[in-house]
Amino acid sequence: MAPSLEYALLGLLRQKPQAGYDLRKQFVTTPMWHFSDSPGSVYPALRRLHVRRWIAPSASNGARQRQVFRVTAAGRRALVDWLQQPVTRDDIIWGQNELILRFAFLDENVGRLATLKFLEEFERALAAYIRELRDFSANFGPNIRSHTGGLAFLYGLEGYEAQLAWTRRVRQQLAEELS
Amino acid sequence: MAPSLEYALLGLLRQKPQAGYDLRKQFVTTPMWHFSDSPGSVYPALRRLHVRRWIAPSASNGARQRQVFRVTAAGRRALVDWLQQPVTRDDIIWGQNELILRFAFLDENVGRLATLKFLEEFERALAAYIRELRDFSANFGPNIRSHTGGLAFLYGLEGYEAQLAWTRRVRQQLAEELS
DNA sequence: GGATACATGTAAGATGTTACATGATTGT
DNA sequence: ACAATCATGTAACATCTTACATGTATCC
Repeated sequence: MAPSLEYALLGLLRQKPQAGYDLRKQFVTTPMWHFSDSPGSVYPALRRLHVRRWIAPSASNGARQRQVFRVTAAGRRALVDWLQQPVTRDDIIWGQNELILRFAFLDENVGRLATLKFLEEFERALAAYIRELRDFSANFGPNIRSHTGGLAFLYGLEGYEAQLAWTRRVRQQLAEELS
Repeated sequence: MAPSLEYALLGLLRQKPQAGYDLRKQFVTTPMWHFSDSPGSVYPALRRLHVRRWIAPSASNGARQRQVFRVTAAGRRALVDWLQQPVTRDDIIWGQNELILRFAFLDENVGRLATLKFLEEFERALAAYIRELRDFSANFGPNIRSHTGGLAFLYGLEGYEAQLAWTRRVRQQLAEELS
């Protein structure tokens, strides 16, 4: 889950300029809690974004202590680029949190059509991966259910199936809203 | 997901003494592929386990190049201790992979009763967390479904519900096998 | 005025990534 | 002999964790 913290910060700052402390609080008090709120991760990440000129200290820096950041034009471009990356098999396996983060930011930053395109890709990648898992279990033997290793396998498979059901439902819902 | 690679290696070595290369291959060719097979992660991890005296080079080191490791008595104790740790809220949020890894190793290392105990804890922790999420969405407002952020929230919720269904089914199945 | 929350920061250490390097073994 | 695969390792870099440190604002 390489630099997704940086993009999470970027997306939140895009919604509303705010200080590192505010961002950290969101990582504790909202379901974005799989991001670390530790100062040792958030503040260095903000500094990296600042050095990269993706964010800038808000001009209205009347507050003495709080350092409020806003997203620059370059930062907006970087965010949009990230949001529009294709969905890969690796994303399915490693980057579920990152994928759903992208989904949450897509609509407000790139638009409904891009969101639908993302969902199509997500659905396709998920379905392909589920097929892969089924093939594996077929070769593995039919006694998947007999031992706990096989049950663990089913745990993973059923999780992906739930995700697939979600993508299908949401894609249809958003498509209908478009018309 | 701090040191779960080390425990994955330990558990696999417990199943069968083998070399780092064999372990890495399992991370590529089996659904344990969310572990990194890169030499830069696996070999240093094996060295750490060796330094800690949890594994030892297999005495029958007839092979010239391959370094086959086996689990020591101390390593078995460490593995069993790890497997029997209580299931926490943090595990649910951060350590799903680690939890399911523990499940897969529990039966063969600690026994069926310990596996059932684990499933009970898992189920309880999951149910509590799902309640927490529902409470959050209730306070958040009833219009969860209206925007993509709310849909992303549902994605997470439905994933946890699928996991809960799995724990219930598997717990019942294993309990029946016991009788 | 003292405790608590706000707000940012740094340092040490652990882990993982990518990329490179090196030799042994096997197949043709 | 040559290529491909086997098998291990290292170095540089990035990121995150834990713990500590520091000062400000607010509440009672």
